[in-house]
Amino acid sequence: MTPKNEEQFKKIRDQRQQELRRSAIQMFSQKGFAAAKISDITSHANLSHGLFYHYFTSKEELYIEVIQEILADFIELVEEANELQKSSLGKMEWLTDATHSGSIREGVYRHILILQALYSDHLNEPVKLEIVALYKRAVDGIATIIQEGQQEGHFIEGDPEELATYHLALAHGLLLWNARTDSPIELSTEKVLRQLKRSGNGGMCQ
Amino acid sequence: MTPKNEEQFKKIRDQRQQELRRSAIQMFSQKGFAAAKISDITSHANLSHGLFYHYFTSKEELYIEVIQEILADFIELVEEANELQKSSLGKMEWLTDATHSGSIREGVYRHILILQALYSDHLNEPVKLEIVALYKRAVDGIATIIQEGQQEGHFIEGDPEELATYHLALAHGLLLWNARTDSPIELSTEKVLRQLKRSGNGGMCQ
DNA sequence: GTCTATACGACGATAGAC
DNA sequence: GTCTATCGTCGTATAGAC
Repeated sequence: MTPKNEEQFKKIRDQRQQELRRSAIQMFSQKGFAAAKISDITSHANLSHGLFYHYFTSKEELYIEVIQEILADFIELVEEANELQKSSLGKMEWLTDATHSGSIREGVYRHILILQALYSDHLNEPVKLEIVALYKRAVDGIATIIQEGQQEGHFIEGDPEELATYHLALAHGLLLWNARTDSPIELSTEKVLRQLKRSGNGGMCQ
Repeated sequence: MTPKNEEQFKKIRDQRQQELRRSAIQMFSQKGFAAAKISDITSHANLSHGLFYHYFTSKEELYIEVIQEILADFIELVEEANELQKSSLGKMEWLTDATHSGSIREGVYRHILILQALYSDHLNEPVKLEIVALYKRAVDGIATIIQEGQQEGHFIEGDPEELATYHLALAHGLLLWNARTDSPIELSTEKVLRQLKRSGNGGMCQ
């Protein structure tokens, strides 16, 4: 009960929580919310299933918590890109790089979870609306960069938000593709941005 | 037991099977395999849950059957595109149109199922390998069209299979996006093909 | 803080009546 | 061909020992 011990305990608690959360992200991502069992999550972290409830109140609560955390990180990333001292093209390149890197697999798990949360049915309406709102903030942030790029003349014309949607569709589609194969598969930022750039297809204009 | 009656029975049987299969596709797509309950499938078709097992031997069997059927249809579509008397660009336009139309929602459900099958974990290895092989046939078919288009000078340079992957990533990403929103959202074939076409971004070359 | 044992509910699948 | 009733299993969540 000395302060010293309490700190030790807190350290262990935090570590276990993080291990379980990390494991949960992977299991949710690979199996989906319904199919990912508590025992999958705990055993992947080499802990007993009973311990799960020492750290979280329910599977669903953890799921929601994790999704929101991931989305918050993604929004932060987009905002970070917006604040860079770079051209809009440079910002998009930085953002695309950052999205597709980040210890590879880990990042893929997290993004797949975003997709699951957006496209599946097991969340109740209020939570789902909140998720969608968070996602929209990310889209808006990207749209801002694109709009800027249009003014600079680097990007093609069109509704910025729609273009942002197309960009994310491609980026997410490629993330999924990458998740499926064991081979690393090189993801070229340039190729992802190809569809945005103005007459930029390899500079093959005439 | 007269022939007449047998025909009637067969007709009913076929109809019920189709209703259940249709319902299953929607439920699997919206909820995922694990979360889609037998009772969800049957009640959505206004039938009792017991009846399910009169028509199918198990949930998993139906799931696999449905996935393979959908993939076979997709492959057929791609091959059909390949055989058209059109330019490669015309073929891609036709294919993209066909993929994104088809009673809208129905088509979306089916494509989401493809994604689920490819990216989830609940299929055993042999089945999964078969699914992947089927999908590869579709990708190859698209790559063939793209290669043709490169020779005609309509499409940008690059490995055809990789470009096909990018194309499908975008197409799938947009399908998902469309699945999420209640609003119809216009999907422009031209915009989807934008990333493939050579210096074709609105014809803004100089 | 971590574990094992157990209560309880849900769902896939079957049996049998109509 | 369709339904309701039921079994058996599995998974979430809890209780309590260490």
